[in-house]
Amino acid sequence: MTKIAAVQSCDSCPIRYSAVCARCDADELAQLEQIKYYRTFDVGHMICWAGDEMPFVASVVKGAATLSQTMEDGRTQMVGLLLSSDFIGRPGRTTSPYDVTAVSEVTLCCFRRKPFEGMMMSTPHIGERLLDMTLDELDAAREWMLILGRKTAREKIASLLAIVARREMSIGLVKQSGAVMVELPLTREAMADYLGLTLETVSRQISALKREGIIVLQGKRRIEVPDMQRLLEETGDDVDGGVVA
Amino acid sequence: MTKIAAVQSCDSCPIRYSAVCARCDADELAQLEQIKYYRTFDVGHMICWAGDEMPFVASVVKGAATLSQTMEDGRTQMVGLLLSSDFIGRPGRTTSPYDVTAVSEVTLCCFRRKPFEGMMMSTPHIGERLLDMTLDELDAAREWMLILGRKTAREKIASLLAIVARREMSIGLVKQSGAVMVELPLTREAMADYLGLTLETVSRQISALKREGIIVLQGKRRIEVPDMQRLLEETGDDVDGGVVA
DNA sequence: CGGAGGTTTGATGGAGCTCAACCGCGGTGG
DNA sequence: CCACCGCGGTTGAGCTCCATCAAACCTCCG
Repeated sequence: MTKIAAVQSCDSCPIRYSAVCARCDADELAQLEQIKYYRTFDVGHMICWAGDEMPFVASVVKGAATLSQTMEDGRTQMVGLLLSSDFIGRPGRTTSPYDVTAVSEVTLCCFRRKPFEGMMMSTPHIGERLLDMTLDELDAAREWMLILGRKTAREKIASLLAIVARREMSIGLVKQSGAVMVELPLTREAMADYLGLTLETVSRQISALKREGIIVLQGKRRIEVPDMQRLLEETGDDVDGGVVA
Repeated sequence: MTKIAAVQSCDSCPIRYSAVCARCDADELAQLEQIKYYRTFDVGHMICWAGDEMPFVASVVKGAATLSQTMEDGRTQMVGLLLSSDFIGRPGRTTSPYDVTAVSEVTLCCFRRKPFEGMMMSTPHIGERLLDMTLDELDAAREWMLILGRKTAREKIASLLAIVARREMSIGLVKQSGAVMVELPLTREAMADYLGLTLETVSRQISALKREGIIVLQGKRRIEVPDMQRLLEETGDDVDGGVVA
């Protein structure tokens, strides 16, 4: 279901300093307020189908969405995982080449395309911020390519957990060492689409990691990592190379 | 071997209208001329090691370079293939997270980092162009993720050939239908690193495509595609979906 | 209670990896 | 001049990891 949510002020916005508007001053923010509106999508609903017209670009305020590509025969590959403050859409292009799906309840801060593109011309802060965010996404995509191309199923699962844990740690509130709690917003099938595996293999590898005590399940979607270092060793990444005495 | 090449004028530059400087006017170009210098790298040589200091950003003028990541145990994955007019380096970051390798003789148009970042602040044309190029690269990376995650070895090879053929066609000089000649600047091993395969599998699949007449080898690196449509059918991509009467 | 969606587990087969041998070619030095 | 070697490529044989097919389980909810 799609809902138009009540407009709230940018001042109290949780992603005020991390989204595409992060560097805008009060004046520029006021202009953005003019062209923005909120929309909410329930879990499982499509925000956009591949090839569809997208009348807006948007920031993810709350929740999680995915970008994915599907082949004729049904094989699908997730190509983007969008969390709070991530940007949806591409200035200068009117259709999305990807399916965009809400994997949890998602709130978007939408900007009508034309006015937004106008603002990009007039206020450099937005384009600059968008460039930085896009470069970050490109780095993430490249890390993902290593996972898809060269890692084993076990390493893929460990890497996914490590990536989400890292993101949750950077948002704050969890200590670096000791037990870490990870909230996975993905079904087994979505994890499989992310990692280029089948859902059965995902399930088996998670079971194996559980059996070995590397992770502890608390329900299906909450995962406790008793020893982050041990999980990182399972990712196949160089983990102690950066240790300096 | 690294060589400092003679400086040539931007006016006669082959990538004048496709590189990061594409939208610059004569005045801005004059500023860029002040901070640029050319360097050439022989085939096989490293332009930069992962983690190294990169004192410049650059445009590829001629030749091909790759970005790749290597795991501790030696598994490597290519994450970028840089051809004429592509951009190397990231403004605001001093080290490269990837190995950058010249896979053919490469000529770079280098800009010292600090002055270039200064120019990005003062002349919006550069940042705007870089944003567009980065978004294109992100799209390419995502197409690549589908290839790595979900395609069979055969589809991967066909996709690689199709991508290179498409790029050569967009550069010009080859007709859309009929036989197409593709110049592959990659060894079997590099293709394997690109596609997340072993070099043996690459070799076998190329042999199979040759046996079936879908491609014709002319030496090791030149490939003729007698019927592009047939090659495209092997990529697994939807190929006739866009046909309009 | 029954059904649907998500998950787990088992059995089996195959695509692609690994190990290994061999080929062709160009460079190099005795 | 040619024997040798290194490099890139091809081909074969066997094995392994993961996909596939199948069945059962759990939990929520109507």
